[in-house]
Order: sequence, then structure tokens, then C-alpha cells
Amino acid sequence: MATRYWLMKCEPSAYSISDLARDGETAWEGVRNFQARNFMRDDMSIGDPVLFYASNADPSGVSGLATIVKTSYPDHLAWKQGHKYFDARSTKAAPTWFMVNLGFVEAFAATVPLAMLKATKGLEDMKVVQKGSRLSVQPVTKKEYDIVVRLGRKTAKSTP
DNA sequence: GCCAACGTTGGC
DNA sequence: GCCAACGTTGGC
Repeated sequence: MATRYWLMKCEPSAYSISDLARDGETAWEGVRNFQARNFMRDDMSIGDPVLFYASNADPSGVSGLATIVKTSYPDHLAWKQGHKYFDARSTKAAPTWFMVNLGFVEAFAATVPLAMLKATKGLEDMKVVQKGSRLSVQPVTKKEYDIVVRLGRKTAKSTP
């Protein structure tokens, strides 16, 4: 499958880019939105580049880069009774929810804030800059990805 | 902590 | 199949 580019959101209090830097790889668990699930289940390939987005952060924005190291497999937490990600609809025979594994690529020295993304030419169409966008896994174009990477590295240089 | 926007559920 | 009610997300 062709390389696709992604943006994946997470609250730093739950999991941050430094956690990923420490772990090297992590299972992207707990996605409970059908659109996000479809992207993970159907459209991701190993090696796809990912913008790691910190939501509910100070500031919110892209904090680093990751890559897909394992394509989708059933989210076993949906089967765990009592777990916060438990969902009775999901069975082993017909799983409802899936996850992928992310590998660490790079942590920006400073987060590229959402306000900067909004102010940058060429990123107007990104879902994340649009008002009310809550999709936690979303596709981005190569062009958008490249612009954000450039912003992230520029920010890094100006931050001691 | 507030609240607007959104996705999902359930009554009808 | 509509739509109100609810729970959640996420910027500020």
C-alpha cells in the first residue's frame, strides 16, 4: 500500500512523546471512534509517518514524530470486563475495535502550537485546525506533513 | 473549570 | 428515520 501520512492525538497526561521516546514503541489503545478506527484498521501501512499531536496540553500541538510499526490488530482491552475500554459489542470472533503500534521517530524540542498551525500557509485544510474537529486519528497530506516537520525543527533550533 | 461542538444512543 | 438527550472531546 502506498505511504500515507497521519496525525494522531493523545493527551500528554495519558501518553506523551517523551513516553514514546522512552518506550520506543507503544500500542495505540483505546480508540473508540468508528472513523478513527477505520483509518487504523484499513488504511495504515508499516512505515507510514505520523505527526504526534498533544491535545489538552499547554500548548496543544504537534510534539514530535512517530511511525507505524505494526498494522491493525484487535484491541484486547475491549474484551476486558471492568476495564475503562471494555465494550461488550466487541467479540473475539468479530472485534469492533482495533489498534496499531507506533514507533518513536523524533521529539521536537518544543511543541508546534495549534495557533502556529492555524497561522501557517498551506495547512488551512488540515482537520486539526478546523473548529470543532475531534477526530483523534486523521490523514494529512505529504505536503502538510513536510510543513509541520519543518516548523518543528525550526522551533527546535530557536529553543535552547 | 467552562462550554461549544461533536458522536452516539434511544424513544417514538 | 428523526431528533432530543447525553457523554465526551478539546480549546481556551
